[in-house]
Amino acid sequence: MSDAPAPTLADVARHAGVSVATASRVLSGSRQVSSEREKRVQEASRALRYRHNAVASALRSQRTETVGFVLPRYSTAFLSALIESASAGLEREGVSLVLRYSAPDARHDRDNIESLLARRVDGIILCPPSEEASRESIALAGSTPVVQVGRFVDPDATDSVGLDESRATALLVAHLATTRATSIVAVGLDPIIPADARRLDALRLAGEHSGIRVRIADPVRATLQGGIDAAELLLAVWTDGAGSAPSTRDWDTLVCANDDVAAGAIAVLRMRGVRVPEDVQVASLLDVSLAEDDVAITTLRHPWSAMGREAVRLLMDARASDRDGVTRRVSLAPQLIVGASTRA
Amino acid sequence: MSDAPAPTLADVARHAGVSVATASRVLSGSRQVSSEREKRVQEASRALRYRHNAVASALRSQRTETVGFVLPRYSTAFLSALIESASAGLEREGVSLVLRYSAPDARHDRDNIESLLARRVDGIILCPPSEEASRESIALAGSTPVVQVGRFVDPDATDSVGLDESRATALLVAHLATTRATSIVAVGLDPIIPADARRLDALRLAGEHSGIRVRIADPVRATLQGGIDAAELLLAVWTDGAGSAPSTRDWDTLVCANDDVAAGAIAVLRMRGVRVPEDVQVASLLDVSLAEDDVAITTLRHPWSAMGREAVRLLMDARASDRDGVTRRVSLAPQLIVGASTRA
DNA sequence: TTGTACGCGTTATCAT
DNA sequence: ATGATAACGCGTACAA
Repeated sequence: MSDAPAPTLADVARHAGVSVATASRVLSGSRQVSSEREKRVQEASRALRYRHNAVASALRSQRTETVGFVLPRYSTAFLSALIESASAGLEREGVSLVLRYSAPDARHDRDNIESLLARRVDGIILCPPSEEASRESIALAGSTPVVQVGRFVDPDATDSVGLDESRATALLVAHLATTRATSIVAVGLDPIIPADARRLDALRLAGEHSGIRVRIADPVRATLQGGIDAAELLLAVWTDGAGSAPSTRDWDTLVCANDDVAAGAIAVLRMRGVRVPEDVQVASLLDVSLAEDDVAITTLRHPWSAMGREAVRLLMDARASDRDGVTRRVSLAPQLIVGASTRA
Repeated sequence: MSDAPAPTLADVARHAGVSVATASRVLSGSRQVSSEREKRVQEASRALRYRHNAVASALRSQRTETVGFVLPRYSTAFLSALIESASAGLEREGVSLVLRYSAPDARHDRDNIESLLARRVDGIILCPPSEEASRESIALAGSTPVVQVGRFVDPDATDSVGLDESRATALLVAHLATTRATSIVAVGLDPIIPADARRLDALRLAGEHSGIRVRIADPVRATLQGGIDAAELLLAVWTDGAGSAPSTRDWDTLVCANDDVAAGAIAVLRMRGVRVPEDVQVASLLDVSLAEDDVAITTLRHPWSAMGREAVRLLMDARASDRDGVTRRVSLAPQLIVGASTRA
């Protein structure tokens, strides 16, 4: 099928017997036009199968109605949720999303930004992959608005949306205090890893605050199997021999790195005759399922969707009004989801 | 900071004392230019901090170097892998990715395509969310190349990349036959669900072919807990009372819907004293971890990255040469990953 | 309210 | 190899 050249605004105007200006005004809705001509233009547009040309429009108006989104290559459900909500927010504004993945090396990161700027995006959402914020990227962007979003943002450089994990941890521990927890063991967290170390600190701090003892189990992988291993290890200490029931323990609560670890631990506990949550409570610091209906495990759900929405809001706002030099920082706390693995 | 207007090609040309045509040729590398002038242009470009304007370029060349990617709103690791590999492939060609999520209702789907076409994308990658292919979307695209990718493609409409699940299932069963499996129980698959029904059919067919008996366990959720529940149920049938070891079974192999289910089942089996894989082998039909290094469970890994790569290849190829009316269908089989849950 | 005409920044054509 | 210039399709200031 040989393509007829795509109809232009001029074609529509001619067909409707009006000027291109009038046609433009009707189709973009920028100004009032007499209803008589309005109808003629609409009809001509449909008859010719006219399609707005965003490229020409962008060149003329100096606005692409497009934003860039740079994110790390981790294929996690978190990032999916983040992109998805950002995409939804942008779509509502008629703005398109150009996606770019950042690599470990900075060189590639800069190319990413350059590419987006060459495309004249109206703004950039940046999800830094690590603590070393992408200061260079931000500098490159110049006057193009940038919003950082995620765990590892550099609050001073640009508008940003971050997580308040310690506040959430405190929330969780407060809940456990309410349900008569007295001694917590942290499972699946490794003090060597900076992010884990911060979580452990927050846990300890909250524990002190509530008079709950906090100890750390030997590090295991933050997976289902890790949870199984850790629970077996913990129980073995309190079991005299194979097959017999576990004896008394000096801990009554497990706080796991994530839901997978918690699920593994719960499975082991129950199979060994330890009742959850009656004998031992289990909670998780990170909801990885993102499933709305699953309340089996008490967990902290990170508000990725809300973060995406906030990022878009900040960006659209920055695009509209020039707030010079003042950077805004939005901080969201994970949500405590009380499930069946802790007591009422 | 008040923005100086961005420098244009004309500025660069003036600064270098050459014509805009020459400047363009140097910076786009489209034609040979004397090394003398070439150097002057490059220097001027750097001095002025010139940045290529992709919008103007697209308007003139009628090519945006941009493709649209429409995918369903499921936040799964699969889709992440798919986008990621597609993005990587496109980036290598200097092409940007515009992301759009499709909604259940067709109206929204059409708006998505319209928006992409208005942006004059050079092509569209479509990941249909269900069996009812997006025929309308494809029709709308007209002469803009479309490639479908994913589980639910309509092979006749456009170039497409799909999965060959039954071939993979056959592969898995063949492996199990080699490892002396004689009787399989399918876990976590529900005959009511069409996709599961197809998998069960493939399983039965492959079983017949290898002389292996295939039965279906009572449906459980396709989660870790589901795997635990199913295994408990299966073992209960063969156990005379609480605490004692399981007696002889008339099955020796579990084929689970996915890795989560398998992990749950394995945990139960081992805790009940059933050795895996010595006494019972466990395999999974779907690798959900996407972790390269985890070989604990024998599983089928769906080649999402390869699918993304293939989709890009098809699209770039279609953009280059006009293969009229002939649609190509690429079918990829999941990969058999032999893990520690089956015998050698 | 409507029309005319120019410019957005680049690439392609056609001369030289 | 190089330069002048005409498009690409749209928005909008200005004139009517």
